[in-house]
Amino acid sequence: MQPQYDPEAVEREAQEHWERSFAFRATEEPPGGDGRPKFYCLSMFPYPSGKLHMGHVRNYTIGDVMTRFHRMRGHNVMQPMGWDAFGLPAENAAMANGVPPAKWTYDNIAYMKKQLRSLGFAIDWERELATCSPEYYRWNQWLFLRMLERGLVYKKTGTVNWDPVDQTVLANEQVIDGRGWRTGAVVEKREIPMYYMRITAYAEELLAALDTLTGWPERVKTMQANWIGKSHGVTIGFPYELGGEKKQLRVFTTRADTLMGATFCAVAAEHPLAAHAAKSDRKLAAFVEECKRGSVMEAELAQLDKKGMPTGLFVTHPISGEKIEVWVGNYVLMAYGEGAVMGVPGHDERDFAFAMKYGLRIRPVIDVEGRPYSTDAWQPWYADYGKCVNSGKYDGLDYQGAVDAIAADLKKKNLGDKQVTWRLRDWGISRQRYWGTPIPIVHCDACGDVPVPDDRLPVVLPENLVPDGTGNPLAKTPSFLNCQCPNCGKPAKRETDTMDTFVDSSWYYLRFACPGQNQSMIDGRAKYWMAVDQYIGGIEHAILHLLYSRFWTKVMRDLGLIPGVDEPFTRLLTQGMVLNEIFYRKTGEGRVAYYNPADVEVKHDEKGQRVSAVLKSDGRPVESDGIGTMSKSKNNGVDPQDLIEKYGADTARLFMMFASPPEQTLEWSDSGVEGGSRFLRRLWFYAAGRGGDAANHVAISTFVRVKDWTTENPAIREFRREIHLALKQASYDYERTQYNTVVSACMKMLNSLEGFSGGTGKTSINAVSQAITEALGILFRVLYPIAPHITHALWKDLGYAAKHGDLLDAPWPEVDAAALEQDEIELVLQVNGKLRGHMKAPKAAGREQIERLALAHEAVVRFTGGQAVKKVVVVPGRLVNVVV
RNA sequence: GCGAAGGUGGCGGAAUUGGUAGACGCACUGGAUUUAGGUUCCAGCGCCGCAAGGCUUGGGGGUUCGAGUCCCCCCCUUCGCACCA
Repeated sequence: MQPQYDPEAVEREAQEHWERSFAFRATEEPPGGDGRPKFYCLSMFPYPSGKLHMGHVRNYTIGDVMTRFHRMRGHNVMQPMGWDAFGLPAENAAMANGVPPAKWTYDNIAYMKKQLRSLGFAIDWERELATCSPEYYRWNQWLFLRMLERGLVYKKTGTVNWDPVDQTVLANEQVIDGRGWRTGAVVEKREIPMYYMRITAYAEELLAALDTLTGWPERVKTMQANWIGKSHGVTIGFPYELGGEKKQLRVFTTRADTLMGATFCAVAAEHPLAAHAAKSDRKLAAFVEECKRGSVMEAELAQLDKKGMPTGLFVTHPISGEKIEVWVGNYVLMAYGEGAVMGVPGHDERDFAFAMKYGLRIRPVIDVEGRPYSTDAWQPWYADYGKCVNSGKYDGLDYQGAVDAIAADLKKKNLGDKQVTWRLRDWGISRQRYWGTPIPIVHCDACGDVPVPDDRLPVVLPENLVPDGTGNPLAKTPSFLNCQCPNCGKPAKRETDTMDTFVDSSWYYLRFACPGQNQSMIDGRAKYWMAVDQYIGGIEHAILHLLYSRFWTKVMRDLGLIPGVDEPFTRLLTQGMVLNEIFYRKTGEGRVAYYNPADVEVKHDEKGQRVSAVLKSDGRPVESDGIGTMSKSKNNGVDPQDLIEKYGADTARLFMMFASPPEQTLEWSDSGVEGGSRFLRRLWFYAAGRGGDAANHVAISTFVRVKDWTTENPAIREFRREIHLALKQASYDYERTQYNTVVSACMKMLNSLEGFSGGTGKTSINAVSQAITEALGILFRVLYPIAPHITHALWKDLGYAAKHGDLLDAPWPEVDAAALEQDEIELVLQVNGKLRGHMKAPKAAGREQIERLALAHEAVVRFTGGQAVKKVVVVPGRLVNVVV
């Protein structure tokens, strides 16, 4: 054995061993049908952006730790990996380098796969897939057609960002401050036809089934519930006449009790009424145009200054019969509900601000526990529930009473009714982009939109095109565009829109279960592996990806493809972001230059407090801008490749797990990595250095067994107690996925081993050997899921493998309850809740005996000072609190 | 703007869920080894105080024998908002 820890050699040997023995191949029928429960462990597959980033390393290390831990616990584990290979960055790279997205993508996959292998993940690579391959995306198209047949896919217009210079649709990401990223032109909103998936048909189940997801974080479920947004309210019609025709302006509100306080209505710029009024009003037309400028991003829209303009049109209040003016408001979104709202400035903060700005009437109609109302400034309680006032026949009614009465009256007049609405909107999947799944539709002048028949799938995406930023290259490629109508055989045009990449990632976990299947989307093997027992990925996917996947699973279930599978992911872990410090200098003219933390030296004073940070290259100071997610723009990224090359995969994995618990953000620290590496070197030195001392102990213990070795002497008892306490903590922490404290348990074990001499006197050397052999065997197994290479090597070299088999299938060590027992228990002494001392009590001491001992204790006597004892609280095994 | 999560030493974090706050690691200080730097080893290390002791989990209030943990108010940071993935 090498006395020096050489991670590169150790890791190469272990990885070759695993590869040779197909150690991570997963099969549905375990050999011998041993009845092991299956465990499907899945990490969100990566987008092949070029090389792994630290977020990937963290994500996949967490997944790998779970995979290896559950295998030791006796599960039949499957951990697959693939590539979310369609998407915008490939097109951007193509524009920048003139390389087709396909080549760029496949090259990236090859490189990143090599990186993943070097980290030693227990992945079954025989299940690898890439969503950009026709064998995969043909099933996107197939399911799209099934959904179309059932009315779960339909066509309607949607709003997109339009770059008027490049004549192309832009993603939100490509719109910067309302302008196109390449042209700088002010972006416009444009209505185009698109395909939608009817996720709203599943809204009720998507919401209700959240209760069954007991293995999901509460916060994710809350966010999904809010996103689906079920609300009970009332749809109200405000009648009006237009060109002699009787019509209604329909609005939805959850506060029908405030209807009598409605003093205006506001519609979105895209609303038909706005368009109508703009025809005869130039100023209004200009305002409507202004509202249509800028991006479609809702976060931006919500932060715009509230602006509006009257249309000159009036509608009738459905109860009072009053005439109410209709305004166009930039804060009203066409995508929500009816694209119109009733304005109740008295009890809605946004309406209040709008009314103040344009001098509209404010009419308070709700009295909240007699609290004062003034129309000068908004007060938070104006929006609270209360009793109706100023509301005619509804005066005195509470919220529910008023809503019931008003809804009933509206219904009688045919001007509205109670209604349940959802915030959730149908999923628009059309993208005016090249690098995605072609939508399998043919447009025929005679037959209209014709679905491509199943036997002509897949509609194959040409892989040699290079986009130039001006529209979709598919539309300029006759060999793709021109085809025959499947219906009448006449010349026709293919749909050139492709599918949203969220489609690809909505079912890849099902496909992983069915490698090599080319006759159907999935097969019976999916039944064995589904649902995914543990899913791991970034918190940023908490809503969209996870909601779409849940929807897609339910659709496939209802199509009979996966009977009985209601939800795709049983347990979910959302890992935190990887952060690093940001350093910068102002370079004049308001410019800022960012410096990578690796190039900055931080100096500390004698108390460890930071005093300065200077750039290594010129020694001049740099400013700190706190910490933030690793990004190119802030130049604070760390390349995992450098880390692996310098320290090895085990150190990288260990640091990632140790630095913070999986769900929290992780702060990068070079010295933290150093610390992780130091621990592994110490472990290696203890187990493989020191002249083969540890190996001797293990060898002795296999030949000579001492009967009562666990109780041979107090030093051994204390040592075993430390080891088994750490084991207990580690097992508990593996179960609750808190891996940072697993690492600290391993460090405690090594500290105990290094400090253990076996005691003096007539100690049997053999008993000591057995204690060390037991402790090392525990430590190797506990550390293995996190640092599998080094533990694999030591387990084998010290002779454990010969006795117990390969470490990856070694059984999880059990805590020996007898090792944890103590004869005397230390109790904390408190007087009036303040810590005043400690005392020892016999293990078997009862409450009264403990109380007696405590009251007589010097520390208690000193602080009670003869005052009358009011109460004594005894918490067995923990503390005594004397109250005076 | 709306929705969600989080604030504990100089730093990352721990505290098995109402019972010794600061485990484990980093940084820092002193010492040993080394020609030196690095490595390694030993010891110290929340803050104030000579000490006795006091203070301390973003800030303020409350419940309790006892609060980082439970309740109310306030402040700050991060994430998502439907075409980035």
